[in-house]
Amino acid sequence: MNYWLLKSEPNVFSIDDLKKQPQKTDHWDGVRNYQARNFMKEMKKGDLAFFYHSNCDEPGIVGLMTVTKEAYPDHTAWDKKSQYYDPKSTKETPRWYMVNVTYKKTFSRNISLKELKLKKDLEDLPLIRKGNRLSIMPVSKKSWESILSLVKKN
DNA sequence: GCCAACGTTGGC
DNA sequence: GCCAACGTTGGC
Repeated sequence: MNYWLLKSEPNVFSIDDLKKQPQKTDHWDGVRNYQARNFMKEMKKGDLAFFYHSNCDEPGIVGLMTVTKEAYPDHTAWDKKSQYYDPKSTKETPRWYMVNVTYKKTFSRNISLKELKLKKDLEDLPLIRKGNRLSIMPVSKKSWESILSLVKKN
């Protein structure tokens, strides 16, 4: 099993929005970055992911979700009315993909970016590196467990 | 709103 | 293939 971190702007799609979906499940669409897409293609059913709120008052990790469907073509790329429309992605050769994720839990508190940056054993987490803009990234087992231990504090 | 750090585009 | 111009992300 592998671990991931997925970013979303809460005013666009928050962890509460995911929780409200039927079966608490939704597709993670709109990824338009090759590196992020390639990571998404590596995701396996049953993998766990942190839900990260970005571009908001308190950026940070707010909860957990499970990957419930592996990468399949992102249909929003074919929708001319979508902000994610990409004429270069065709049904024959899809350029962009999405996965399905299912809500698992909301942490008792927000693990803020500030706090993650202070933690000393997360060097391998791309999120805390300066200038990082990856919206989907792998999390090592060591970092995953370290972050989970933070949740239990307070 | 600012702006650093990227990623992408397109002329050459 | 280089690289300047441009667009986007996302913390602050």
